[in-house]
Amino acid sequence: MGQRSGAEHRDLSALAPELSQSLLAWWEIHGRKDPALKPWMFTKDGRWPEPHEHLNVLECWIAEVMLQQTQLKVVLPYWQGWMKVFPTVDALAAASLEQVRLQWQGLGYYSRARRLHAAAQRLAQGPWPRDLDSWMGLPGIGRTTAGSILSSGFNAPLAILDGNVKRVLARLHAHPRPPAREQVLFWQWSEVLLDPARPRDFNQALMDLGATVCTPRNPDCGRCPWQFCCAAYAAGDPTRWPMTDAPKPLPFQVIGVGVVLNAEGHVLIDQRLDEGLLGGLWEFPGGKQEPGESIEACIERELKEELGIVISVGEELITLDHAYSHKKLRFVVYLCAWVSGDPQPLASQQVRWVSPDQLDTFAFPAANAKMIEALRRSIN
DNA sequence: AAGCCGTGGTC
DNA sequence: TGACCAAGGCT
Repeated sequence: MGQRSGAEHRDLSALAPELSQSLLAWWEIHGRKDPALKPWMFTKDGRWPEPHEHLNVLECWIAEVMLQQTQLKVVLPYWQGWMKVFPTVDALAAASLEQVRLQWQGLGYYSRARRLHAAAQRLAQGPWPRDLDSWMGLPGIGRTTAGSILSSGFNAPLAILDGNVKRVLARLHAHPRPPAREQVLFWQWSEVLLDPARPRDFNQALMDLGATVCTPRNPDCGRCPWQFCCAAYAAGDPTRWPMTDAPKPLPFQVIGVGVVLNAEGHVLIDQRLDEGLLGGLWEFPGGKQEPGESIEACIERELKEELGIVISVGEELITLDHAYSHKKLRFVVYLCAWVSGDPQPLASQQVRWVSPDQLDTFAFPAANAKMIEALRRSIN
């Protein structure tokens, strides 16, 4: 067997200094170096840190976890609100998981909030780690998040491999296979290119390049500092990279949901199990419609099975389609009247009767927030 | 290792 | 407007 890798892609290690130099020169002018965009990346007096300076690692850690699969623009207001409510690791560790989830509400991937809380309780115990392995040992922190925290916070020479970096590298090499299948190779590329003298700036510059120039749809190659050695640019159509696997169609299901009111005008909600979809969030009870079943029958059956109650289904409140990352659901929501049975958490953590005014104090998924809005409209 | 896990921006 | 994608991690 010959040396496949040598034949398949260029070795850019010799070019690394030149690539870093051109990238950083671009970044000094066009990078997202704005305290209004990434406040955690700046010193207390509002400067971009010098190589020897450290940042507030708590701020970096919270930001990096929020930024997992989530755009900078979306994260910013959540980060600001979070730091106000949990300004220290002790404040976060001492908070209830309920408070933490309420603060996270709407950001998605809710296990991140639970793991952030668990990690805070470990970090509150002793000195904060400074090495990659210790950070990776904390819940919710993988190699990219750990590398980002340490390179941002301490200027540690650690590579990252997020969606931006994968796309830039895939194009730079015109790599013929989806990055997901070749993590080892892409990590090597990211490490080879990393500037050991300025890892903080280099990682930020690489992500800024991917987010603002080497974008998925319309890459602005005319402004790219790496155009001179980009294989995808040379091939004529950079958007052919990164290669992707054919997407699988999302399964579609109809969910019958009951907004159950009792004689006092209280509403029935349940808290989902911690694991799985929307773990730990509150919701209006319901479940999948079975083949041949009417939606009214579905709601009656689900509430009997999951809560042990008998209800009578009334008027339709709202119907809404909602796409998750791996399935599409249609929620058909009906107002219902409680008839008999004390609600039991047979398929959930807890069940509670609450007045509609209290709903704000529970963390709900986005789809349920729309149901609450419809409920308020129907009551008024 | 491939599937699960949310939501909103963007075109 | 539906489809793709985002500063990924976990199992």
